[in-house]
Amino acid sequence: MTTIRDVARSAGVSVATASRALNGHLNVTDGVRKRVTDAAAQLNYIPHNGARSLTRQRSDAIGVVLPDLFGEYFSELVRGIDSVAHQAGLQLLLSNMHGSAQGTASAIRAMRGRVDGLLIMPPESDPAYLVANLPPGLPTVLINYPAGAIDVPSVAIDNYSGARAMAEALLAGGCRRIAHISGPRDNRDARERLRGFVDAMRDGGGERSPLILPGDFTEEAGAEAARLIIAGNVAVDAVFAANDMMAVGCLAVLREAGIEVPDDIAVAGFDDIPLARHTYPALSTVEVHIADMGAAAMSLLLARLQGGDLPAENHLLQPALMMRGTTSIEQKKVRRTTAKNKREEREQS
Amino acid sequence: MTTIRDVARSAGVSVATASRALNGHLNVTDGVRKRVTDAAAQLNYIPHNGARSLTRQRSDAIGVVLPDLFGEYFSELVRGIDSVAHQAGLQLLLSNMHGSAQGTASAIRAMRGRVDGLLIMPPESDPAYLVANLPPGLPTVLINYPAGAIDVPSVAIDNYSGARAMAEALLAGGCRRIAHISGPRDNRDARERLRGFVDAMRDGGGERSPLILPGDFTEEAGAEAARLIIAGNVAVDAVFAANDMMAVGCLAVLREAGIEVPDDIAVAGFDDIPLARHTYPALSTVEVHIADMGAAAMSLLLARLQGGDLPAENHLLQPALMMRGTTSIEQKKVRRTTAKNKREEREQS
DNA sequence: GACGTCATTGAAACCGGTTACATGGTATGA
DNA sequence: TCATACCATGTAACCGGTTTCAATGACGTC
Repeated sequence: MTTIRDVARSAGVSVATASRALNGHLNVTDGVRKRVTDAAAQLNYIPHNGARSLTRQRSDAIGVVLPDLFGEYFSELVRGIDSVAHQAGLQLLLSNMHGSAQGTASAIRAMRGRVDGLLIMPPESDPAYLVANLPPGLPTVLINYPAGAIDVPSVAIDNYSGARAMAEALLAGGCRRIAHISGPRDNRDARERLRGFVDAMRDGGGERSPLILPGDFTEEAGAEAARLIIAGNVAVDAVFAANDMMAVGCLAVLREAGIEVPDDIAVAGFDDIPLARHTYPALSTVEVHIADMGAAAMSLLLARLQGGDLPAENHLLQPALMMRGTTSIEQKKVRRTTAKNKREEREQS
Repeated sequence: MTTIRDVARSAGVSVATASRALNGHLNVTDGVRKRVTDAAAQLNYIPHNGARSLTRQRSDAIGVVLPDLFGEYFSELVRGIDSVAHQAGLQLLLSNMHGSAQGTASAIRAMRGRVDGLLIMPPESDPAYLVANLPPGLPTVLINYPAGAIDVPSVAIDNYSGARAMAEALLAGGCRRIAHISGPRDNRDARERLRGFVDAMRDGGGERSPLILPGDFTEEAGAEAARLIIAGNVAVDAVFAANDMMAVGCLAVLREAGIEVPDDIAVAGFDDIPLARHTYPALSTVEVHIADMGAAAMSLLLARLQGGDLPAENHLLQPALMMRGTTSIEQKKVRRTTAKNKREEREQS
């Protein structure tokens, strides 16, 4: 592997001059610059970024630590992050924490000295633990973490408002006995969605104590919930699942049992996964722009990298209702545009 | 940010001893080791990986350069790569080349000095160009690149065999006039699939010059192809799309037009995307294990990192047929297990 | 022709770790 | 008791770049 010293020797100059020539500094003669760049090209020289970032005190890379690297959700997230990062000339160093708190700590440690900033989507663990493991002096933005829980800037989807809006739409459409298929109890998103649903029912004139079925975000859990409703002959005029996959599973079982959707029972989901448009009837759901969340987080981080110490702000991204065929409400896209906090900044970036 | 010198000073030892203590070398007294680790913990010391990899001549990271970072395909690919990399204690440095050859070169350059090895899924450009830009001395494995085109180890899906097998299955099911919706002409996968289809038709007693409709892998292209078939009143008893999204678009338009699938026209796709199971009827397709391809590529790279110079081998992963409702052939999963090349090694890793 | 100014270049320090080699102290054996 | 081996520790070089600072030389001016 050729180093800059090889290039310098080959061009007959000092390493300092070689470095300057290659980095486009102005104080090099044209002739010398050409000699150096020619030598570099001929030797197939590529600078060693590890060494480079050591002296420059920056790596032009940012670390992204996620619970997982695959699946629709993270894929979209990365897309949003990358779109902003690429424009700023930054590389992405991805890592997943493989579940454990231990894994989170080691993933974060592995980032030290490799990146200029950190984007973390924390697992469902103790916030204090996370804060203790954040490298001091490394700008960090949390993704999908409850605003204000810790004094670190963050970006999150407003799951509460989204769920509440969907429940309100179902109520406005005439449904009263709405069942909710909830997500895992240890999942923050799921809890927020449940809370939004419950509050909407309480304030919007729904059934007093609505049916809450357990789920784990899988298609099978949705199917199981539907079987429960059918077998129990429960009086229900709508099912609101905490995510689309469960709604899909529920929908399939209901239709197989001869129940008309949305006439007998309306069905709604949350996430607007690509599949949602293709079920029959097409699934009404809450559209969350995961990519936007990633882009917003990256923009926030970028601002901190350039602007120095800014106060810890917390973006809350508003989801939008996507009413389709599984609810009898008129088919329209209701987009709610008021973000609670710092919306201007996101638009500018 | 605290350095190892701070730790050494605080523990009252030299940096060398501090380094040895922290890295678990045996030649340190227990007392000293405790003093050092305590000091490190108290100062919240995290080693600087850039500096570390500079001396150790290895980074414990591998670079992954892809045409894009998002979408089902790449998400699955990354999953496979990560599963193997994580087990080997390696970080992943992801980058996309944003289309251009220029972008590819810069993405690859950015990896120098940051990673111990490279996984590249090259774009549709000149192989010679790619080879010229590969950092010399950096172990590299190509993903989904035609075997043997360049002297670099590679892993690929056998698109030709998959397409050929599906076409043969359709022929065996009684179809004769099979139309193919092809993918983009500049896409290698698409060309291979087309080739497999054409060869199967020629050798298997299909229509002499089958209808080849243009497509670009999008749902809309599939829909457009279906409209063409309907409007032209073309005699066709099966449509084989070069990917699932086009098959989905085609299927929707056919059914809207009142054409019975699979009775009037059978439909088949390629990829087995999650959506395929949920169309009505469920889509028959060719199942490609993208994650397996990623894992195989990573394993191959791992072997080169550990084992030194091995000959450039080329894995060819065999896809499997997933016959579902859109073809009238009996619903079974035909898995073909014979890989052409180096299958044992993949299993061992 | 002497001097000051400015631009170009080189020598060396530095970034934060790791490790070869030197050093000094202790245990062991003759 | 002394030589030897061995072990823990420190010193300093090194990884591959960037940058400060000093040196050199060309040029313009009086």
